[in-house]
Amino acid sequence: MTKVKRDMTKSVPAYQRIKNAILDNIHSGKWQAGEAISTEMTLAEEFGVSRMTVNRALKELSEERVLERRQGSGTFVAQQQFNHTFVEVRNIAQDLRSAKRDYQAQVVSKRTITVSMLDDEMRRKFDIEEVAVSSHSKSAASKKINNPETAVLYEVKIIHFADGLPIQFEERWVDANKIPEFIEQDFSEVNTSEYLIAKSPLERGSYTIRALAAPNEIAEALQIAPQSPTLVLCRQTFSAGQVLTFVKMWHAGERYQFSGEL
Amino acid sequence: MTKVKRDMTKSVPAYQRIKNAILDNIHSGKWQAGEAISTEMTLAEEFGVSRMTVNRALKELSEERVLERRQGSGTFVAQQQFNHTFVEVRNIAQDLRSAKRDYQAQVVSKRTITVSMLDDEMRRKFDIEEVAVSSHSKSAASKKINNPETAVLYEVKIIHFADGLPIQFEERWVDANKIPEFIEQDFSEVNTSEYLIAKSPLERGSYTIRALAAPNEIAEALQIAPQSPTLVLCRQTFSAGQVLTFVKMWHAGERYQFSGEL
DNA sequence: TAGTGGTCTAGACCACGTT
DNA sequence: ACGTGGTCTAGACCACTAA
Repeated sequence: MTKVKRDMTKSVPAYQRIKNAILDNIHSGKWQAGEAISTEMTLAEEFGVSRMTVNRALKELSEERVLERRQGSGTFVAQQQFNHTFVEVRNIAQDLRSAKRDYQAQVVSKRTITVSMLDDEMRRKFDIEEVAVSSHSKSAASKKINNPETAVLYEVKIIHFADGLPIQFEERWVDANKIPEFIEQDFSEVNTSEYLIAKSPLERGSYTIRALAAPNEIAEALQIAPQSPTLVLCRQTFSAGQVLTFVKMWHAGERYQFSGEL
Repeated sequence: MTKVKRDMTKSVPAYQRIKNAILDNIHSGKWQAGEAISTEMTLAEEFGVSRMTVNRALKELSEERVLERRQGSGTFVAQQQFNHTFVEVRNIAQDLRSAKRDYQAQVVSKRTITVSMLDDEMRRKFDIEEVAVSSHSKSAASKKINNPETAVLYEVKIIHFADGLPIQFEERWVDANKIPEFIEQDFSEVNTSEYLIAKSPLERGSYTIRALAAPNEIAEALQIAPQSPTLVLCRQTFSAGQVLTFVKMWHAGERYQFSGEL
């Protein structure tokens, strides 16, 4: 009885070789979009591997949107969706430091916002409700505040510089009840995102990317003309089911872009 | 000897239950970022499953950047990178149609560009080199053209409307030698992206997102004031190792945004 | 009902890090 | 040397789809 001996000395794993072979067939045009490809069993025999190995290759390719799998039906070449563009926006401080550029942050303002100071935009964002006497609230999830002088939000505004040039104007609001000590930090030294991530487990978030005309305050901070185009990334992140922080990041249109590979 | 009987009637797969349990431990703060978690063997025993099942759960969580795995060392809770924002930009025609909004495309111009008409930006983008007599080329990969009247690029400009309002101005250039029949299409009926994808296998691409002031031509097409902020997505896609198409998509800043969930 | 993919097992060998 | 994760197997049962 011979021991089971497989060739696992290969530097390239079997599932990767199978993936490459399939990609070659698609790129060469041999397998057209929408067509069915061989079954797992067939491929396993052809490549001399077990079905699980083929399964891994096909599963990964379908996660990469190259294939589409339909249980009970088969595996198909996906309609290639090169219309989709995926953008990854990273932490600006980390990025600039790793790009070996001189990075600096300047705190422009820092304040505590009470219920009575709150504007409607932030009231909605953070779902805060001021409870007047004998009023009854509609939303069970919203935060109800009785004392109008209660601190509810922290606001900080920070200019981020790369090689001495202002590259981003950050406006951030944070739920004061969730991270009471937030406002005490020195954000010329500690990055706001990194601080929040370290303090609180973040669960999910949503964002928007827009092109907006720079208001005076922001134009001045970024050293550009008022009303110049700016690239604005807004993001809100949730912790324990509620908005923990909301941030608007303004970038000078001529000096900044998001980019990447498909 | 009893047959192997496992409970696979569960609607929730075992690997998913393990993933959920791990996520709970992280979100509750029980497992802190950077800490090592139990080994695959240990988790397999605890959950009463095979090591392969645990492996799948941990592999997926590390692909989702929740965990970090280091061969020979262990599995660790990742430093949660909620700084990263992933944006997915989709095909505008498909999106508007699926949003049940009235979609329309208007072809503004359509022309063939010869070598002699080529500007430097496109020359570089498509890596086209005009070969004069007795000149020697630097790049082996670049396309060398002898006759200055050879058609090298197609250019189309299209306005995309949603509910009658101009939502995107598309400027597209396509390698005329790769898809000679491109220019004959009626792009008020056929989407350029969809057409190219159907015609040629696309391999990869790169893109940038910027905020730019609208030039007169584009401001007029989008019915906004000249110099207004626009959100511009540029994308080039490769086929057979060369640039197949380059597209600039201009969006009115006030009317359009990219958005999504983290 | 036959055939497909989805999941799972109990074991194996390998590559890598730490000790 | 030992323990970790990375990969792979040969087989199994289940869920779904199509004929």
